Amino acid sequence: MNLKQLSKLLGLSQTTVSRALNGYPEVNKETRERVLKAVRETGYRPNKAAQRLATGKAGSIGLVMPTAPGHHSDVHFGEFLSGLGEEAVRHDFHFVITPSDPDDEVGALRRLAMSGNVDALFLAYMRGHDPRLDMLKTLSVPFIVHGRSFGREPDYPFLDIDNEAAFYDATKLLLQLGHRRFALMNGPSHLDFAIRRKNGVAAALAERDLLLDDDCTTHTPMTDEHGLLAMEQFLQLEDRPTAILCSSTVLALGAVRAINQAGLKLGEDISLIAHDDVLPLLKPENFSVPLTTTRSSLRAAGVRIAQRLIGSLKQINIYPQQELWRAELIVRASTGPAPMGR
Amino acid sequence: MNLKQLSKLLGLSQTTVSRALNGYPEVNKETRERVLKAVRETGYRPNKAAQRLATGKAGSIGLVMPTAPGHHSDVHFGEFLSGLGEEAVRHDFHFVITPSDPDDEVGALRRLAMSGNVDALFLAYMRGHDPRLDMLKTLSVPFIVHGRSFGREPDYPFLDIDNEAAFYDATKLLLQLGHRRFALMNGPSHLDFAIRRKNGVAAALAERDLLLDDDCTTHTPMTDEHGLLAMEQFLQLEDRPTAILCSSTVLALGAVRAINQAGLKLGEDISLIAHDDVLPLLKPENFSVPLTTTRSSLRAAGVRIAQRLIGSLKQINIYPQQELWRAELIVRASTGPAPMGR
DNA sequence: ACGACTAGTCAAAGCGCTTTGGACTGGGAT
DNA sequence: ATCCCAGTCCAAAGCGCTTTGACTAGTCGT
Repeated sequence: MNLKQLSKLLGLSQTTVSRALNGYPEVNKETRERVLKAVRETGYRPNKAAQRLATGKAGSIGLVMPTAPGHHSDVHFGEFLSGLGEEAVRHDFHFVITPSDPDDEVGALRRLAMSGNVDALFLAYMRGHDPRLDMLKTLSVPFIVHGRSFGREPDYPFLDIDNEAAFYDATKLLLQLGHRRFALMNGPSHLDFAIRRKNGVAAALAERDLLLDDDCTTHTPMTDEHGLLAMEQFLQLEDRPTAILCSSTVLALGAVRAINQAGLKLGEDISLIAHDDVLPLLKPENFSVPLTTTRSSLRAAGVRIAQRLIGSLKQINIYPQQELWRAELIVRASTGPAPMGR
Repeated sequence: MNLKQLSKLLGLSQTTVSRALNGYPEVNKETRERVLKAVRETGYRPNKAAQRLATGKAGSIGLVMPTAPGHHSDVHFGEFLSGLGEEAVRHDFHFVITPSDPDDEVGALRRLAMSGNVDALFLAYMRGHDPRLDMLKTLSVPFIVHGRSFGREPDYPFLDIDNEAAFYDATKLLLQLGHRRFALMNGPSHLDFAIRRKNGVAAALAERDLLLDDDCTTHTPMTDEHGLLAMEQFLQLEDRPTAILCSSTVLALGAVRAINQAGLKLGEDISLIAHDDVLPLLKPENFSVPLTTTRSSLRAAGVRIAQRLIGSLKQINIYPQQELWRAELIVRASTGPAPMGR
């Protein structure tokens, strides 16, 4: 069933039917109702590809999903997507997701942008100096970035959390509790958020003339296994850290396990603060020792980004170009005063 | 840059350029190379919407993603998608994902199917008697199901794991170890896999004239928090279970925590077998007491489904219509003989 | 009674691509 | 010289939609 058939059925022109469906004013009320009724009965749905071809828009947001054998999926991706979807569903938007070799994200993004089947693009997993930004600047597809990238003016629309401040604050708290030996379990070192978090820690430490040791910094994918391994490594240091900063509750999961296995008490022998993206599958308050966290909902960020993206496409762009969200520092039982005698 | 402009640039007709690009034989080798060169230089990309309109195909797989405020994202979705993507990227396929109100999945799927911008559909989170199957049967879009659905002949293409057998085997093992009081921490009760797993447990128990008590069965979303709560509930029973079957390692995470908090020893006081979807973020072998599991990689299932879907679209359908994968039962330390005296 | 609107409708062009059905070469066979 | 054919190429139709520009009534003011 297509427009032509439908309009023939109704004895109307395609023009009128199309206008009736798209809410144009110059259609008789009765005619419109007749059309709507017929649509309901026949189950007619306009062909999106044709709509897009005719209008240049079809209500879609494009994303690139890095994938490869061995490249493991990221919980954070799903959670964020879920937030995007929560808003998108209200506006009848959908997503076009291009899987891509992780080494060719620029190319994949470019192809997606030029394929002409997305109205706007969304970028995440930003790198230190991200080449995708330069590429996108040469195209005319609107886009928005989750995170930021070093090495160029932030002259692009983004939503980021203040990673540096979050980890600065967390470190500061641990310093106030008397800790002097710090470790950081971070995400992959090429990612922007990891760099900023590290900077935050370093800045707070520098105020007390302390340094973050290389031995005490890990950059790994954020899985429980890497958390476990990293923590085991820290615990084997002769002058082992008493304060741990951790980029994800998933990493913290492994870390806590290592701490327990070493017979140490979290919050007494060793303190830990993790960043909490508010993943539904893993709540820091339910850890055996509830975790002190810097919290910022990934899902909420998704909702917000979808709002801005869709808002700008619908020309009701009342949103700021750039937003920096502050994470909350929530103190629970995994942080305590530095142990004496070590 | 579009075909018209490109062909003008080359002094060729659109026909020839199009054919050169799509690998038709009736085009001179030199001409083809000239075209390819121009494409490289101009960065021309065919408009997918137009291609789809003209051919009816555009290399896309459609999915529906249930989303709502409060409806939390599912790790398993991301992991599966990642598998789909791994295969899709090899064939230059992409995904079209429609977010949908969880109460209107049938409608969302229908709209997606009729929108004319997907070549095939993929269904998951199957329900006991899933209305989506009946709906899809009336359309002509090819589809494939991850899981199965009760209540109709399996006359549709699917890939499923043998949930019943997996949980039957797991239960049997626990019975052999002397356990008599069982509990099941399951997924939402309307989902097909949950029903089958329960049946598997019940079948094994029935052979010993045992029943799975309602008090000892929970149906919840699969998050660590629900695992924790369910386990706490089990432990408060006066005649508490010594053997736990668990539908996900994520649930197991919470369960183990509850066990530890109660001062019980996993593998001694209480045994647990979880189903392991091989999520990269949570490995059962890294639990403080490594978990005995029924294992089947969700990601591998994704790869396989993408193969079959794309294979059937490209008419090289050498794949069986229906596949039932057997999960592996992997024994680790979380299972032991039933404790004496209780 | 006549022009000037307005409301409602339509035919046709156009979006960028693929594909059908020729058309035009220059041999090789007859 | 004629015919055929393989090898190349092209013009034009068509995919299903939106949108422009025009056309018909009917209405109103004068």
